[in-house]
Amino acid sequence: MDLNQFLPYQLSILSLKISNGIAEHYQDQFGINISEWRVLIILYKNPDITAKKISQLSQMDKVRISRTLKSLVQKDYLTQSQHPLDARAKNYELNQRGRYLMRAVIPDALRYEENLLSQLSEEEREQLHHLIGKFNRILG
Amino acid sequence: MDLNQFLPYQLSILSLKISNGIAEHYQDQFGINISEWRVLIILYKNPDITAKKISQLSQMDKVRISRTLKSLVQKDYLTQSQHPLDARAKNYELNQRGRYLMRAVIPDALRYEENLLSQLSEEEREQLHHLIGKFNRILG
DNA sequence: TATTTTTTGTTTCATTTGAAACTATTTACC
DNA sequence: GGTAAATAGTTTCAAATGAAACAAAAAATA
Repeated sequence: MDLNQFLPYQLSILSLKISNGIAEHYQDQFGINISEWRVLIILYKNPDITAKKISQLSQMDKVRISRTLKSLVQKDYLTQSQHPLDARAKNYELNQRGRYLMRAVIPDALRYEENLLSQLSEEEREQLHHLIGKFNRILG
Repeated sequence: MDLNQFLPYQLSILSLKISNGIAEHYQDQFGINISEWRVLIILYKNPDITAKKISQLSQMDKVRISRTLKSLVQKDYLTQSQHPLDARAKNYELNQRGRYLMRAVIPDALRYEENLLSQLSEEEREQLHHLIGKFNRILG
């Protein structure tokens, strides 16, 4: 049995390489980590939502969401407001600084992905897309 | 920009699902974690090697290797012996309990992989193999 | 040979993580 | 309405992680 031929091992190495590369890049360029980046993207598309909703959309743990939101408020990228119907919850949305940040981060992220995908042929890109979908269906 | 369509995000979610599934399974079935499992596999194929060599083969950090070896010796799956030429280093190999464990773990791991791959067509398996190789070349 | 540099492996420290416990509030049910 | 159960979010705790500092030995160099 060869570890380097073992699929779960290969996938984890691969994903680690990609994640680490991105994490480092974002930390250097924008001073944000992966959790923060994910939450920012979600708030960009979904203004005025609660931590609970962010947790559902990102599939991230609620503790992590809580901490990430706290950090993003401290860094002054988000505004908090009391939820009108639920005193336990708060709504979050990007403030001006946050929107400004995202106007830099998003093209950068897309450029990173594009650069990665540009090294694949059209056929390979289709295969990749298909396989990811298939695995997600298999693994639930 | 949709997070769910963003390749690096998809890959990390996918790999996390697979890794977590395996980690849980091994903890339940054999009481070993992923680090221990990787080191055991390597020692199965490469008896009598040093921590340094294991680190190279597994691409795992030397601190993590040091701790994993300590734990595996405590659990009585490995024997340590002084390296004949280098007083700083020790050689490690599976002892009888370790070999016995591996005779259970390996078929189990292969069954897991086979089950995953059996849900792909022959064509999809080839594509997967090809894409993993390609990404590894791209990412260095 | 003596001294500097490199290498192997461990320990210390700070950070990240999530499970479990907790608070506060809301919803369900009698 | 009043109590029990569920829910949103935070804090506490312990485990995992790796960078940096460290000790010991080997290799390189003078």
